[in-house]
Amino acid sequence: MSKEHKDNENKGLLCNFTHEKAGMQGLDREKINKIIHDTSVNTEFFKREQEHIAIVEEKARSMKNRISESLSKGPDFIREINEEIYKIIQEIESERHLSETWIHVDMDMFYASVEIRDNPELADKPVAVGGNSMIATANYIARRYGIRSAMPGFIGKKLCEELVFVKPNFSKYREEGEKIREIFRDFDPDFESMGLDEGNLRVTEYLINNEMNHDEGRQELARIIRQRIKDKTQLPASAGIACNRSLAKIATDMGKPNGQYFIPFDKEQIIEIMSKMNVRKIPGVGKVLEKTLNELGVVTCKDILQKKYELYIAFQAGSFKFLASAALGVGSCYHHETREEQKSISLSRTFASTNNIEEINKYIAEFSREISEQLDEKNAQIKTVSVSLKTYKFEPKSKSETLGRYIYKELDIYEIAIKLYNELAIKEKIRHVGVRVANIIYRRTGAIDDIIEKVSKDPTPKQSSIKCFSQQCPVCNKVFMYTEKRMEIHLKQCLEEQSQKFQPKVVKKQKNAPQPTITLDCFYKKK
DNA sequence: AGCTGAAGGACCC
DNA sequence: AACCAGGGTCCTTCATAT
Repeated sequence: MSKEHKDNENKGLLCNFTHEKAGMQGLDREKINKIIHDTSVNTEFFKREQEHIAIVEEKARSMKNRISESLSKGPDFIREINEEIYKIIQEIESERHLSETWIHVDMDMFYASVEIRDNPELADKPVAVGGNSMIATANYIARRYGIRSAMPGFIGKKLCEELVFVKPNFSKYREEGEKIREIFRDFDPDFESMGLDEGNLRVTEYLINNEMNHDEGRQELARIIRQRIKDKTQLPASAGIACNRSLAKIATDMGKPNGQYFIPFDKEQIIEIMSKMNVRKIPGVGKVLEKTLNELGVVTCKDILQKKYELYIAFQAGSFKFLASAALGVGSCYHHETREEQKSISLSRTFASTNNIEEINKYIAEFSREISEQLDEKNAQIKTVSVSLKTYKFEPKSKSETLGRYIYKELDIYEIAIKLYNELAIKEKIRHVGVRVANIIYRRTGAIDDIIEKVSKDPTPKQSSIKCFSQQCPVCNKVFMYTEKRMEIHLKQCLEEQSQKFQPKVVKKQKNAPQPTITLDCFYKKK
């Protein structure tokens, strides 16, 4: 494929919406790509995307250089590398197991299915769950127009005038999701999932116990699970059956919609199926890795094996092994160490670009309250707080701080968050702000605090209780959006800094040197 | 040396 | 007329020292 043609297909966006996702075969890609391109081309998003693409391309170029360099090192060197690769392939093969059975179950266009079930009038219309800014899921009718999840709503509307938007109703999806998980638990209590609407089940024991541990039984079980889901929720599910986790997930995609796919438990057939597979179908290959691989001439899994030398040179050992394993259809087939507790909590919001501090401050205060409430429910505390933003140019920025102590109170979180926000000192307008807490421990010390707080807590404190206002520091003259307490801290620090400045330069640390402190009064006198 | 923390990314749904 | 989410996890790279 010529370079020109490729550019034409990508139309300047890293995320190729018309990539053959389920339900997207045989549509007019040319036309769809043009519409997407034309409605994107003048946006900041597009500009940013261009830069991003340039970076990825540059990375790919340097990989290519490394490859040709290595190729010029002579046959001995190349032979050595090939031996190393051979060893890795052997190692991968030794990890191939064909006697475990995984069934991956995934709901078809989950959110949209729920909405259509509850409002059958939508059934024969193109439906998108989401809003003008983002589509979470589209039904199969909408997909005929090239509309799909993670596409902005306004582009969806351009692609299909009659597209019906439905506001997402997450609590409902969570409820339905819980029903599905209940079913999963019957077949594999330790099932894994990466979202509300899917589960990856290791069903080997179930099959053995029910005397159905053979190809027919495996497929029958998938049918049974899907039927159970259908009976309980009236929602369609697809499934994939294979000998390991990631193969089962890939199989589900081939079974969609409302179907299932069985990948034979046979090395040759697995490799045969995988060889035609586009690398993007590999779980863990996203748009960036896909683009990078494409630049290196790798589009399908077959290409991975054919270009194993190049990839071995270009990537780190771990990434190489990951790619080679995927291409060979080898994957882990036992459960990961059980997933522990949640590791972070975050809230964020996107809005029309602004530099209104008060508005941003309101979000930060609100997020702090909400996070604090969640910590309360979990009886947990956290040690690190981070604030993230996106400038109007979609440039992400973040600042975080790990404290020497654990906190959980709204005000404590807020004060750190707002401090971090101020330290970021972004002058441009911003379009997004978020607060995240991490380093969570699931217990709480300082119980007395809690008791006092619980007793005196207003039962309906929906408004943030934090009072912040702009105030100017008399020392540095900067204006801050602070609480009174926070302002005191700043003033103290600011004065300390001033003290340092008035100090003669200390070359060596003097022991017990009297620390000349400056008070506010003193500061004015010197002025 | 290996850890930790900070910042930035990739990826998943 | 303008317009590209929000909730997570995990990984890599770099800093850093009386």
